[in-house]
Amino acid sequence: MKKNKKISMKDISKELGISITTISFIINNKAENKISKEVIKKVKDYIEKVGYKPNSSAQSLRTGKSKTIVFMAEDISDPFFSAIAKEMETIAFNNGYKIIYCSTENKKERALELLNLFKDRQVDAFIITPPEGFEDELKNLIYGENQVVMVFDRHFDGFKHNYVVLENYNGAREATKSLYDSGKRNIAFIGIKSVLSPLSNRLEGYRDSIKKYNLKEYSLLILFDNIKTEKGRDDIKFFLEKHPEIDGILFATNNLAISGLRVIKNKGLLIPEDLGIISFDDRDVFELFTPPISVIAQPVQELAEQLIKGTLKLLKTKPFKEDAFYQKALKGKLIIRKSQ
Amino acid sequence: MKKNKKISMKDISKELGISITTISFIINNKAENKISKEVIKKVKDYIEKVGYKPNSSAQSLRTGKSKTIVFMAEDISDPFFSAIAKEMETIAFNNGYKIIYCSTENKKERALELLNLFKDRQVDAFIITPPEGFEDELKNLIYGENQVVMVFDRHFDGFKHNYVVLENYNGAREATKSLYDSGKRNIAFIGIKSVLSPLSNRLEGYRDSIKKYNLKEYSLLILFDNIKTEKGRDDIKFFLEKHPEIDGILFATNNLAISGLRVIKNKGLLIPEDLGIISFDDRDVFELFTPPISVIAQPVQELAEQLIKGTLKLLKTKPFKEDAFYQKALKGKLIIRKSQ
DNA sequence: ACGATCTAGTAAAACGTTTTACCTTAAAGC
DNA sequence: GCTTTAAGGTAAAACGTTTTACTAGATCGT
Repeated sequence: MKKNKKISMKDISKELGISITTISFIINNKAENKISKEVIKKVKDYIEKVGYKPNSSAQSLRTGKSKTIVFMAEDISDPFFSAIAKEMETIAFNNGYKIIYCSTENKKERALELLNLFKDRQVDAFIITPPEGFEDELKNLIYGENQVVMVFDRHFDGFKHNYVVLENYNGAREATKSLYDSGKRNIAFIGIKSVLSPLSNRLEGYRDSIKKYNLKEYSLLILFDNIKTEKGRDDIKFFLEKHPEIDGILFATNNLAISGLRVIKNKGLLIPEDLGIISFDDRDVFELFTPPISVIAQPVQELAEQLIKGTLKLLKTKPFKEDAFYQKALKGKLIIRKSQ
Repeated sequence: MKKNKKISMKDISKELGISITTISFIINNKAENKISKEVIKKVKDYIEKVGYKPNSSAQSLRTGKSKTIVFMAEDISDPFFSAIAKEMETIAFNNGYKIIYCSTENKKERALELLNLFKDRQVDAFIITPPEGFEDELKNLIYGENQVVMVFDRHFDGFKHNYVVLENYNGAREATKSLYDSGKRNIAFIGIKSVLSPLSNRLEGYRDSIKKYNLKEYSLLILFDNIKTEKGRDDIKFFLEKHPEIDGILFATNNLAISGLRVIKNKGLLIPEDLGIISFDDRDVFELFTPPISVIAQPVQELAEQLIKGTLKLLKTKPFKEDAFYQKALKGKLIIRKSQ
């Protein structure tokens, strides 16, 4: 029962009296009009029979390709990113790729550390949600080191790169409009202090929308590190107390909304009577909340598909042509529930 | 700016006029009383200077080790598993290991497929939450193929293996007791139809507890595939309608509780007046629910630590001794909130 | 009939390590 | 003064592939 030794091409070669080269050609489908049908069948049958699988380390060493993609997420334990990860997983596996995940925690240093770890590890491509201030590293990775990199969830203006993102600006406009349509006239935006595109675009969308309706802007931007902490909740609390006239809130992320909802609940404010609420990103807590919270849901399935398929496509056409960037912005879906 | 060629040992060897062997020894810390301090320093400095990192494919090919661990979770997008994954990630990286994640969906066929995919890919260890009916495969993997495997979240009785699990039996007893202590006398158990240890042990804990208090058993076991579906919710609904005397429910998993809470909310039942609620596994939805739901929280951090540290330990001591199994059962933490 | 072309296949180098077995020189032991 | 031993180091094989360059024989066109 104990299989001690893995079978290799050499073994097959010896057993069948066929050269290793021939076997390699057959395995890699390069046998077309080189090798006779009979030999191909013989080898394929034998391979099937003994369950031979090529040694991937040897393949990697020889070809320089590892069939590995790194997904550097902001936080892989965040439901949004882990849902994306799971969808990608399957497609990647089906294409012979494996994915390695890691979390940057939105820290530049952490991201750099991880990047260095992987740069030397024969990785074929990076799918990455870069933290703030990572432009130079990213630029170098793409243009200096010539790596395949797909940027996710955010994008930069200074240089061309592949990306898959949400239509954040439009999403924020739609969300603001829906609060307005529910009769809210003092609509606040609670976001994160950051220049990253999803955050800044959402703020922009909110602002333009507010302006259009001639409303006053109320915006609170809290620090990324404080989102889930007491400090962040206090920020929100003080903000609401300072502007008691606020009657609607657009939260820029799900975690922000969760902190916000805790504050609102503690203060005994009524949703939607006192405050209309809408948040970016859907999570089951929003549906189960009393009352259920409206959201701009990200199309997780579609995002994941675009991400991984785009990356695989880039991998196939590498070295890439200047004009062949993969850039997608997908629409969010407004789901109106009872919170406005 | 464009670095075209990776630096290799051969390059260092040429540049420094030192043999590849010596360099290898130094890199692998086998230079102790073989190589002089000066040479060691010279090589280390040079490596530092040019930022050389060994080619991992070549290392894998030569050593047969890939420094890769597969974490085959039930569902990597489940908050519990993704939280575990994230914790493990860091520790693994710090020890020079990378982790590849995948999800079995609790399907035997899917797990088998994944296993076959990885068996031929030079993986050093498996951390796995086996689906039902996977005992034989697991046994073969451990004893037949001599792989390092750590079983997570569940364990089997028929054969010895490494595992890290929760103390499910005691957790269920504690949970039932806390419902009893809140004055509930018709306590139901809503679980999953499965022979996997966490599910069966939780049911057992509930049963023994009920017996101790001389209460009547009310248990509903629904199919894994139905948990998040309409069908599952209907099962719960009918169950509650059939036994209107039920005044407390212990949910065996978080997803079950979420489905249950949707039903309870729809039916307009009051928590905790009509129904006391407690669930296994904590999630932020439980804290934010109205009223907040009591839980038996799993010690995620500790579980992850045990898992990865245990696995690394096994990896170090392989080939393993018969008596050196790594087996841990950790206590859950009862968090009483307003739902009982 | 003879070189050209095609068919079916192979030998051997290369990828970048690790590791075994060996070598040289100098000091130590007696 | 001769043999051992230690210190410091190296050559070369091996891991299992992919790929380039080659070959032997058959077929073909003229």
